[in-house]
Amino acid sequence: MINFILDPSGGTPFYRQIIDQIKFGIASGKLKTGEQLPTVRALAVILKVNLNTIAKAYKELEILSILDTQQGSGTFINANGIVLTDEEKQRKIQDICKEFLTVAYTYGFSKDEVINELQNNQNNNFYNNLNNK
Amino acid sequence: MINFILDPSGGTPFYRQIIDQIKFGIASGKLKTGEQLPTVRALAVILKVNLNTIAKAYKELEILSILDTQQGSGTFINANGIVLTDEEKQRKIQDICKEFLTVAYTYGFSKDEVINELQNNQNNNFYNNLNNK
DNA sequence: TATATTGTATTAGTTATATAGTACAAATAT
DNA sequence: ATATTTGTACTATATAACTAATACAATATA
Repeated sequence: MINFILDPSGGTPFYRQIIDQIKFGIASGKLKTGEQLPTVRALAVILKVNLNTIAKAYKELEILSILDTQQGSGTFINANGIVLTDEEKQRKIQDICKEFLTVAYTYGFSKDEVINELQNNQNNNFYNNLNNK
Repeated sequence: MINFILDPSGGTPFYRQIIDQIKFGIASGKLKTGEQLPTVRALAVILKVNLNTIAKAYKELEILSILDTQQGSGTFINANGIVLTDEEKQRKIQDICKEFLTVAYTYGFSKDEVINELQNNQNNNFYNNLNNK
């Protein structure tokens, strides 16, 4: 379970903040496969927004196969979303790496520089913090 | 110099397509430091859009210190945008690496997996293609 | 089978985004 | 100087994004 929170300032839409927090929750190991998320109504009450805002966030994550929703029972972290076929996995990792290198090159960083930075333990602080909560 | 082109379909705003093409141009080495870009009016005519659309793209890249604009003379690739201080450079590379790892983890990839993928030569095809144009 | 619980669909209103038209201001060049 | 070239500022408008109010449909459960 996650402690959801919304920041009304900053310009990031509510539904995207929810998406990010669920993604980070999975990335950090705080949300486990099969775990049930709050119902759209429950989370809407907690965060004081309309239930459609929650539904929109859940919907996008369902399209990405990250969540699995069943009308009548609820919304769950989807195991199959993480377990892609080898082909899909290969295409996805190529996509995000290519995108990343484009950004890095634009800022003048070489591939060796970013690889070296990635291997630096400092980069893990964010995830460590999440895990220790 | 770059052959700019706009795709009206696809939903990507014109000004962002221009930004991307300039960024990719720098990343690929096709645009060099000090090189002058087309004037906002010239590029507006070429691409058949309003000059404000070009100005908006140039402006965002100037904020990122990637371009240097001087009223009366023109818009240029900015050397200082790439040459950050060591501190700024360190912060920037940490930011983009942290962001990248978050995305990778969300999709279930480990740090080792993405580092291995980055070291794969296949990832460079995009940039090689740009350089060979 | 009712009834409650869950996600979904429809509609509407407000705000933000994207683009354009046009006028302005600064720098350059003649 | 002054005319030209450059980017900037202001305004308007159409479209999309975001959130909400409310009704609907599917599932679970008593």
